[in-house]
Amino acid sequence: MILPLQRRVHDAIVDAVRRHFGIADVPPFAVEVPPSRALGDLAVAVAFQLARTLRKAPRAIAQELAEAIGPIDGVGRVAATPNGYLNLSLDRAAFLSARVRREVEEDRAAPHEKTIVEHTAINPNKAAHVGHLRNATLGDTLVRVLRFRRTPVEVQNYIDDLGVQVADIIVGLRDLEHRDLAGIREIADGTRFDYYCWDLYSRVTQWYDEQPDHVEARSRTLHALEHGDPEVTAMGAFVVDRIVRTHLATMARLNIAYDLLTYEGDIVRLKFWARAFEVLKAQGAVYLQTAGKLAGCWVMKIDGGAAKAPVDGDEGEDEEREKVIVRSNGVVTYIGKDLANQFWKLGLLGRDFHYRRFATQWNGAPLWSTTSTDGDPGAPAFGRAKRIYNVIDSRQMYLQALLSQALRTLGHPDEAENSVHFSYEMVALSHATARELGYEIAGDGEEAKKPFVEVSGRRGLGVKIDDLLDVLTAKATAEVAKRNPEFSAAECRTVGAQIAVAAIRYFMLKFSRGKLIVFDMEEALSFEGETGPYLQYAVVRANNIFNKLQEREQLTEADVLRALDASAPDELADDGAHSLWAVVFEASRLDDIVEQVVRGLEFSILAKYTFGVAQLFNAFYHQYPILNEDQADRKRWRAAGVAYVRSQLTRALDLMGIEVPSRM
RNA sequence: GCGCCCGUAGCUCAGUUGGAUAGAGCACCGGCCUUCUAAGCCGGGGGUCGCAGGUUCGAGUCCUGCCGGGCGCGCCA
Repeated sequence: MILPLQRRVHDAIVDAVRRHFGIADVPPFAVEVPPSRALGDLAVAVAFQLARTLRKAPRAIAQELAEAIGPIDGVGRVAATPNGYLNLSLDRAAFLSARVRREVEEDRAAPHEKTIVEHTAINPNKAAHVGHLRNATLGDTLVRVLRFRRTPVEVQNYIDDLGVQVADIIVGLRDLEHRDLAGIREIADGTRFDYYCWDLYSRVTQWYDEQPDHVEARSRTLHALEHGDPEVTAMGAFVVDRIVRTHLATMARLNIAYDLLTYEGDIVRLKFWARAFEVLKAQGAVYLQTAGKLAGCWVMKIDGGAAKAPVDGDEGEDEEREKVIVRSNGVVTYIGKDLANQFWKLGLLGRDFHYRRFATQWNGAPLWSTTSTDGDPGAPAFGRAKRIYNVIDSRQMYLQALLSQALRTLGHPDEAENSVHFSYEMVALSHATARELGYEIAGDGEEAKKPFVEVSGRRGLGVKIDDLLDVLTAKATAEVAKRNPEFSAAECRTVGAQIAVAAIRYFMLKFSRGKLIVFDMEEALSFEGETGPYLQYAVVRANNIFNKLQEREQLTEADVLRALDASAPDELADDGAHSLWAVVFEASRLDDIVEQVVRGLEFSILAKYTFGVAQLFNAFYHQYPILNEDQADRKRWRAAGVAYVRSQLTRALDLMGIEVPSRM
């Protein structure tokens, strides 16, 4: 998106090029921000592009354009630089006073099509860890950013309640702990159940390793689960429900909410797969393989790109590359069920779930769940989206590519185009942090040579989100208590928790999504420098200025803004790197940044941008007093600038799911 | 073997659809609290942007080929 102002600048320059040089097709150019305010507020490098066709030096072209451009509303001065840039300075007083009063026309060219974001999707068999944290933070931030642009978003959390991982827990509870449903309930009521299952899961894995035939218990249990065996189903449903609720509680601590839980069990029970299978067969997207290793399986051809595993030795030339969708024993694979889910999301399946209210969330919003029977007739409409984002780490790229391929094969190229795999790299652990968790890695093994240690739920190796939040909260709470002796213990905890969330969410967002995060406890515990608490601190300071203005002079923000008109804003003429104008102008770029973020699905841009504004503000804050400024007009304009900057920072933090504490 | 990702300061990372002297945090060194909160501010050192070609007025950014690291390629999910 181009801001209205930038659009005006762009159009005026296009017009000048056409008129002055007689060029009909002006090459595309960007209205950018020069590296320092002293150079100007906006810059255009179009003269370089025109140099070749016009056979003229960029400097001369810029010079002529600067003169040919008529007055542009909101722009004060247009100047050509010796090297050929066209630099523009804004009418700063008008700019700030319009923005601080929120009188700027909004031009967020947001698509208003219904959009589904699916994220979190943690296997409901153990506590959530830092790997899940990255997924949920990215997903939730995407939701917030889309909603900021007024895109209607439905947030879904997929629950795989029929998978082997759930079967493993049932095996543990039944075969290792010898519990029936009542016994399981006893454990769940008397422990932190997600933590209990975390340990049990790795014990079960060990138990499988002890004797090969132990694994049969898993297949038997999975089979029973899929075919609705009453006892196993009841156990599974209980375990899943309890674990899902612990996950939701963890996510609530992080200010993350959902609209709908989609249960794989309902996809199966409501025969979504059977329906999707009919369509796939009818269109020839899947077919029954009759020969070779995959004889008896229903398979899908894999387009170029996807490859088979390397074949050792000299056998097996390039066979037809196929993905099994239905096994020879008639059981559908995970991808089959996911296909049905994606079809439903896009409204292509011709079937719907029933829905029931699952919970009321921390933000007061209802959370709905799919169900197979007894739906609530008052449930809102779910699914039928124009666009879907699946937040899944990059290891699932092949499967996501297959989903798109299936949609294309079935004659839905637009839907394939609008099904986005929001891909990101995984989270691993630093050796130091793995050691702290009690993992000794042999000094000469393969694992020791790697630069990181992979998180493994199966081995019980990982940092649990709640543990991380607890440590961060304790640290922050202690610091708040030290700095604010007048605070009650409860206030300290509230602010401590807000700081902890800021630290961890910012930490998850500051890396670009293609970067593997080697999670290190010590690094994540920092509250200084480029961290969430640094951002909060800047806003708290800004807010405090207005608290003090109110206390000492009975001045509100509204009073400051009202008095703005008459005064002479020489304060804004300061081109210093840390001047009022520098921070105000930077703060004004938020909408533009949000557009960049959505275009590239890259939240580190938002994180770094917000940090940059906070840095500018802190420097300004240090250099220019407000309460103690004697000159009335300076004081007013500075206060107005602070009012704007704090509101922009607050909005930016909200996009990242970070709250602003009352004090810190 | 094929596909995707990563390689920028001692460490961890940014670098806006190619644009002005390559930035930040941490770490290190030196300053700043009787003045709106020092979770802060100011200053300093520190770079063959993995390597080699190419495109371009201009390349950390685009193309090709290498090198190094990671992930994926299952009748698991």
